[in-house]
Formats: sequence, structure tokens, C-alpha cells
Amino acid sequence: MARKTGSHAEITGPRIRAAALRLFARHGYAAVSMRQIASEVGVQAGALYTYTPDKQALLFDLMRVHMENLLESWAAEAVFGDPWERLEGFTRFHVRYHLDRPDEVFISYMELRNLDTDNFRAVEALRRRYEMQLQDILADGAKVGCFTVPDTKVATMGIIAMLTGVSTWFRDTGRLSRSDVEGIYWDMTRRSVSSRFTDLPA
Amino acid sequence: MARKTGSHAEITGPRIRAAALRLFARHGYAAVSMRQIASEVGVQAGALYTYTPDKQALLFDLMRVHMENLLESWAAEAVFGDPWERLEGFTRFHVRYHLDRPDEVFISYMELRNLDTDNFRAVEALRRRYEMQLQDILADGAKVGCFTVPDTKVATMGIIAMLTGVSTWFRDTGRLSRSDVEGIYWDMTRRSVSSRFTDLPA
DNA sequence: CAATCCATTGAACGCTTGTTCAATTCAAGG
DNA sequence: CCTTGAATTGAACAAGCGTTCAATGGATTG
Repeated sequence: MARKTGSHAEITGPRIRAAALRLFARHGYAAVSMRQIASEVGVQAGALYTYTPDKQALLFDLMRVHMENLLESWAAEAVFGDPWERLEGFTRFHVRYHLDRPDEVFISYMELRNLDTDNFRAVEALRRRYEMQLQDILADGAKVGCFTVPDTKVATMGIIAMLTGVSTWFRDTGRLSRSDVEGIYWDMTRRSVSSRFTDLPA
Repeated sequence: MARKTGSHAEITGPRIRAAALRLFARHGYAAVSMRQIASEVGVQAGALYTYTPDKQALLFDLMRVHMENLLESWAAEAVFGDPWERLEGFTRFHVRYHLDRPDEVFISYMELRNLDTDNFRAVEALRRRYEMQLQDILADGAKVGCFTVPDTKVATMGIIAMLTGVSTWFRDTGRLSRSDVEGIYWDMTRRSVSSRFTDLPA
């Protein structure tokens, strides 16, 4: 079952990945043991080492693949057009993508500090590449004059934080549907960068 | 050195609290050992148990006290007036408070899952009380007509996520001062709930 | 000075951790 | 049917975990 490791490949067996993902998301990397992962897969702990060199690689693989998929998915469906269309495309994509992958998102934001130095740098770089996608949209929109952003970088971080936060509270059993939520977040996002807004109280 | 435990008191010695805070924020609750905390204080592990019943209580104490301080600080400086003033007060308070306590904030958002059931419920309740402060402002503003929020609850979560995110990227050595950042976030927040915004493209 | 008291030590407890590896099992190929 | 080779087991390893506690120490009080 040895596995060719192409540049974008998952190194680890899919069953193991799924179990590790679930458990890391629920309890945190440091709190989950290799034996727990093995038991979820239905196997002894030693068997995991046929598929992964060690626990750290398991975490890194999950995070790296998640970020790569995120970037690829966005590249595949990125909207072209004026800044408004591009921003709406990004917003809706981001909310939808994060709603569909709560565990991956949780891990990728919470377990950064459990990555070794090199792995951390790699994931950090991927994350910055993704943030840059939004930052470019905002910068273009500001240049053209359809957006007013007091600070492009802060606006990027603010909007991404706002949107990503959706996965901390959304439940499928709740009052709102996914597309409701998508729409509401887009509404808030568009407002937050609107130009038509220099005549406010205070 | 036994300590009176009034309702809002910290149970644990301040040196231990400080060490645990630093280490939990840096490496995560599960990854930090009692021996590491003890060594940071300059003491043997056993000595910690004079001040705390166990490791879990250490975490819970940090989170509970943080949330209580947050609520008290806001109660002390909450602005009264029209919704715009109240929202600006909240926004600036939240950003400032979170910039000043990066470790507490980090822990309180990241270590929820390491709390025992009862402790989790207690912290969760405090958090909801705090979120309700903002939600009330938004609801009042929407009723009066100065805000347009498509969904009060989602707007609350969105704004809080956006503002809280400041502590993930802000560095004192960076391009912007704390009051710069405060102002920028207020600018984005005010826009995100503005009424004067029904005539947009798309 | 003696008595008291409590913070602290340092060793020990039973258990779990990540990881290794000889031995075994098991399926596929000739 | 036998051989080959890889997947898996199960035991073992050293290390570290949270927590306990008799013994020690050093200051405070009478």
C-alpha cells in the first residue's frame, strides 16, 4: 500500500486521515493519542506507522492538504469581473467552503502552534497566499474607487476573521440555512467596504 | 498562604497564574505539563497543589477570571447614548481590551474544548452574556432605524469575530499603533451596519 | 528558646505517551 | 502449492504525565 507522494498528494491513508481529522478537531492535537486514532480506524497503534512517519506528519498533512485544496478550489471558481463581483464571489465561496469543512477549518486555525517550525512556515505561507487573494480584490476595488477601505491589510484580516467565524456557531439544525448565512455575510461584507458612506453621524 | 475565595476572586497564586497563562497561550493546555509551569515559577511540581486542586482548575480559573474581568470592565466604561455612540464605545473597548490581553484572549477562544463539562458551561454562559451586550446595541439600533442589520445574531457573531481577530496579527512593532487599529476597526464596524446603503451595485 | 504551622521538597505512584520491531498473518503471483 | 512481500499485531521501550504524601525546612507566634 505504499503511496506515490506527488507534490499535492496526501501521504496518509484516507481512513487514518479521517479519524485523525475528527479527533484532532474534537479534542485537539496534543490531547489525542496515536492509540485513539488507531482504535477509531480499527487497528493497533503500530499499524499507523506504515502510513505516516509520525504524529506530527499526520497533523501537517491534514493542514497542508486543506490549505492546498482551499487555494485550488478558489482558483477553480474565482470570479472575474469588477471588484464588486469578485468580492461577492470570494465572500460566498469562503463562507460556503468553511461551512462544508468545519473540522479542517478548526484544525487549521487552532493547531498552528503545534506544528514544527518548518511545517508552520509552510502552512503560514499557504495561508498568506490565500489572504492575498482577498487583499488583491480589496486593493483593486480601492484603486478603482468602488471600495473605501481605510487600510487594505487590516480590512483583509477583518473580513476573513468575520467570515471564518461562521463555523464557530453555525449548526445545520438551526434557524438559518447555509445560503441564508452566505447571503447575510455577503451583505455585511459589502457594507464594510462601501464607499457611499462618508456622511455618517460621529 | 491560604486564600479567601470570594465570588470573583482568583483562587490561584498570581505567579502560578502568570506562568500558566503564558505557557497555555504559547503551547496549549494539553501540551503543557505541571512540571513546566512549576519550573517557570521556580518551584517543584508538588508545590503547585497548595494553590490549585488540579490542572483543570488552573485553566478554568484563568478563563473564568478573564471573562469576568471583561464583563466588569465593559460595565464600568459602557457608553450610554444613541446606538451609534454605544456601538463605537463597544467596538473601541473590545479592540483595546483584546490588544492588551493577547494571552487571555487566545486561551479563552482556543481552550474551550479542554474544559470539563461544567466549567465549559460556566465560561460559555459568561461569553454569551458578553455577546449579548453587543447584540442589544445592534437590536436597539435596528429598531430605531439607524442600523440596518440583516440578522442581529449573525451580525453580532460577525462583528465580534472580526474585532477579536485583531489579536492574531497585531504586533507592537508593526506599521500601525493601537489607536490606529482601533480607529480602522471602528470604521469597518460602522460601515457594516450602516443604513445608508440600499443603493448598491448587484 | 520552644512550639506551631504551613509551604515546599523530592521521591514515588500508576498510567499513558510516541515509537520500534521481531513475529505473525494473509493475500497475490508464478 | 509454494513463494514472496507487505500489512498488521502485540509486546516492549524509555520517557513523561498528573497527582500524592511523608519528610523537611524556615519563619511566626507564644
